[in-house]
Amino acid sequence: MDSKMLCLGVLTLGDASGYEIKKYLEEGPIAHFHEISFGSIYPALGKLSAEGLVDWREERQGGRPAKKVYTITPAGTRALEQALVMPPRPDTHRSDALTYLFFGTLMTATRRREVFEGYLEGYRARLEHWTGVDFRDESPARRFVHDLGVEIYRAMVDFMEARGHVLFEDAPDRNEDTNQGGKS
Amino acid sequence: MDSKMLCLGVLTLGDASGYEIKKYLEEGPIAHFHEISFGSIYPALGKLSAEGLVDWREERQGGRPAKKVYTITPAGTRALEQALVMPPRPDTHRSDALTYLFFGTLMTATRRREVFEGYLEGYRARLEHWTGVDFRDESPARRFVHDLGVEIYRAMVDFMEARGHVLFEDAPDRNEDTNQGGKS
DNA sequence: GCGTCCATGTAAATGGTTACATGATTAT
DNA sequence: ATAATCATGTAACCATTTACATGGACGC
Repeated sequence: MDSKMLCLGVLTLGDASGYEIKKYLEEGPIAHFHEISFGSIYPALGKLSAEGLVDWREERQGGRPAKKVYTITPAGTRALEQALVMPPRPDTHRSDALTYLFFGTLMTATRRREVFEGYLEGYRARLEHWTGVDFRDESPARRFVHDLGVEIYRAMVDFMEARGHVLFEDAPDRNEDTNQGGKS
Repeated sequence: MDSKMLCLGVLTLGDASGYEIKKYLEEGPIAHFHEISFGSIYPALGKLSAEGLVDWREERQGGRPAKKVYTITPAGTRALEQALVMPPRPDTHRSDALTYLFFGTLMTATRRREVFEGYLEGYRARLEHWTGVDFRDESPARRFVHDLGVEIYRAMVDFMEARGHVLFEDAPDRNEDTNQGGKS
């Protein structure tokens, strides 16, 4: 699914502006499996409009800038349905931080710890944040997707808490870890 | 970490050809968090060589085509160490299949089931495959990364087996699901 | 005979991010 | 004052994938 189909998908849930589409993709229950920037949303909407897959109207608001609210057209719905018949592409999980740790011997023990703690902390924060969001109004399918994302975070946090110590059980840096200052 | 630094990382584990680097990235313990094609490996090695970060020699073999075996240089090691001091980029998890299911109401119940079963089966296969691979010779850090990948697969399979049914608890297709033929 | 594995490389196309450009309102 | 939120859009840049190009050995 490219940006165009993704935007179309969000529009099946209700009319929205480009700005709102991005917000939904970042804050909604599918946030765990996507990341998208304005630089791809706005051109995507422009193309969809040119192809007749969406319509739009301008909505002026007191104070805030006017927004272009997009609506999916019947042709748009058909195009999306068609796209969903194609086999989905395989998932990709990319992790820079795990690659760093994978080649951990090239870092000092201090740096390694820093990378690990930052990574774990990031997932802890995500876990805490998302378990606090209320998606009870969402459809079962959308809750399913969201909850699967949360389960992945939980699995990662659990695993790192249980097994992270192995990353530090070899020779420590000379002196570097006696200096416990620096961060927080 | 771009392809260049990734190749450099693999070369810290031992000399290798472009072909072997790809194999390691696909079959080694870091496979879960990367995907790379020849189209990015060969140009990357060319650039690394031009920058003096790797050396190479030609190795002829009986029968098989000759291969270019690359070695990391001291400058290469330094460049990689430098790269590991930069903050790692945030992870990305992208899933087409989950996006399909997220917008599941646009598919027939049959298609939805097909997508779900295919997705689950794919992760089951991955889980089974990777739990059968022996990485006891790898370093603790590399086993850590591999095992974390496996844990994610396990969490996904468990969650889908436990909760997947919710994707099918609404109105079934008219007729379509009484025809149980088709696949397998 | 056919498919797979080994082995390297280029070129075109794709798709996306980052930075730039603009600008009002509201909250600190 | 300053930052954040709302709001749209373009252009340059970047990285990667896909397809093309070539070819021998080995197993079925």
